[in-house]
Amino acid sequence: MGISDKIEAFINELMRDEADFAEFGRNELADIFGCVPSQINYVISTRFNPQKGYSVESRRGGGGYIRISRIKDGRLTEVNHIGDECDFESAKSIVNHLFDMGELDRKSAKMLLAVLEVIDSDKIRAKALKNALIERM
Amino acid sequence: MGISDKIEAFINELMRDEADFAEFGRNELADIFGCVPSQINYVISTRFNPQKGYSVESRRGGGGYIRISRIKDGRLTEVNHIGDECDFESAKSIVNHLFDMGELDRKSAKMLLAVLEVIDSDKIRAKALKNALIERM
DNA sequence: TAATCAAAGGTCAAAGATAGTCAAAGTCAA
DNA sequence: TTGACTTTGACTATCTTTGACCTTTGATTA
Repeated sequence: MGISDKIEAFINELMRDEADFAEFGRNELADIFGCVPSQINYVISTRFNPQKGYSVESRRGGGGYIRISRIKDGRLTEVNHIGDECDFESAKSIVNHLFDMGELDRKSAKMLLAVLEVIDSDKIRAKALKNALIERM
Repeated sequence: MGISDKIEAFINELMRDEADFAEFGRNELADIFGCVPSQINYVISTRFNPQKGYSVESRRGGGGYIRISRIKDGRLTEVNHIGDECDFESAKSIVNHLFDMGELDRKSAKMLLAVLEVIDSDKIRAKALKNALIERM
């Protein structure tokens, strides 16, 4: 098992302890595993990316940190249902559903719909919606 | 959590106690947190600036003080500045600005950008952005 | 009253502390 | 041997902490 795998496991461990999110210092973690700090970025970008259902926030400077959290399930499921094309009506029902599930607040939902409405290509709309829902909200 | 974050939290606490404003002496606060006085200025300028919706008054000399209060502003002229076409970079700076002004929360801003990013026409993007901003209230 | 002094707060830039990026080098299985 | 995946490290970007020096204000003194 490579070191990246160990780091991945460690983060997953943290994640379990703290209920769906993990927070740590990049250098701190690198120290624990005796690797260069940028390896942490490698692990994050290959194992905890949005495509895999994670979102990442971070801050530099004193007291800096990296926080990884799991994107809620409902949201992911919805996203997977969006095909390569998506007309406005479908988009509407997806957004509405997410709103009903409490995944989106009223303002966000309205805003999202307002944008999706003017997009004139089903392909772009599908891409836009996916991006909005995945690429961290 | 860095010391600036703690100071920020402390001020927010005061703010809550005293209903939307906080007043204190700079040195006094610096003493409480064992930091140099100018760090208080740092916290104020990064966390309680006008863009984030706060106004700050102060006075020097004996009996000096710093008073931070929440401002209830929010006039939005941005929408009018969006022309018929809008490339992604421009959209980005508009959205970022709105975020800084506290007109959009972080999630909404991110979501909006995620959508605007995949739109491949500057015209549609302009329309989309306007629509979103008008619709958002 | 004018000059002076002490007590605040303000500015700014350097130093310190983190995290991010990117590409080269290494590893390993097919 | 090749190609995908990993490991490294030099360089960059961003945020925080600190301190020296500056300005304003109110009180005291000459």
